[in-house]
Amino acid sequence: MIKKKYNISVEATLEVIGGKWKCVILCHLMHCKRRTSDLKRIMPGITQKMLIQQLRELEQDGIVNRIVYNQAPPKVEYELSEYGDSLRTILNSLCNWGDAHIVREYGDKASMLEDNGLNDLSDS
Amino acid sequence: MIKKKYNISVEATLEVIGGKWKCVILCHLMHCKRRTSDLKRIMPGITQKMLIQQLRELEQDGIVNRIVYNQAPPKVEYELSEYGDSLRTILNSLCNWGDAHIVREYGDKASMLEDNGLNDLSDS
DNA sequence: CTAGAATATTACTTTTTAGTAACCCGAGCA
DNA sequence: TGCTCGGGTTACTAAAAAGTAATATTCTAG
Repeated sequence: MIKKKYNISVEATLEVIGGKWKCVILCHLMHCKRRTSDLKRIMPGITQKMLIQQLRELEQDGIVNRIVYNQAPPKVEYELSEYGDSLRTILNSLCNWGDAHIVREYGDKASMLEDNGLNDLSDS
Repeated sequence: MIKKKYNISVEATLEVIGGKWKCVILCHLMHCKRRTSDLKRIMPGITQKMLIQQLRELEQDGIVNRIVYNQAPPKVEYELSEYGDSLRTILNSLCNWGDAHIVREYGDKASMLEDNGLNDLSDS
């Protein structure tokens, strides 16, 4: 009798999008495809190694597509795959909940959310 | 100029429900309130220490209520708080996505999902 | 020919997270 | 007396995740 892998199905989801960075990466890729260097720029905290490692894992799980342009210096873009697109509503909900949570905890978004041109800092 | 805490709002969400166990705990509490010993039983992988630690953090974030009955031996129940209830749709989506992912990866749920009376193992 | 660009890899270290096992409490019970 | 119950804590250890820094590649610009 082989050992079952999951006790509850949410564990399968966590295996794919769990961890410190994957949801953040995917939230960015939700809006548009991005080059590696773009992602690094808009995610100030991440290291080269982590970024690429997480992207590769997402690629292996079929969540993102890796598009390589044959150039030098290299150009590689990552985009949400069709399958990854099935996470869109979840990712949106996670962002929205975070938004509301920040307001609840700190009164307003602007004081805690980096004004990097990516966040909607208007009151809601 | 103080340092902003988040680069993107999803980070705030992950701070509350990130990690290996919190979503799993919350998925169980979605259905009904549970005693500590119940949770330990339906989450075979978790240790006493982790369970209580995660529950306390969720309590501090206002996601779960801790209900203490003054008895010996002690009886303590945990339930989703009203605020925690705002995570319900997210938790449901995470479970459903995991369900579908398991089917996509392994063909059927029954082979990978523990038959513990909590999972719906019927085909969908 | 040397420097620099963008992507990626590697060896190594630190930090964080998680697990182990022993123990405490106070009532009941044999 | 001493053992059980359920809930919880503590000190310690192990494992996993993440960070650091150096290096590779391949073409172009100067």
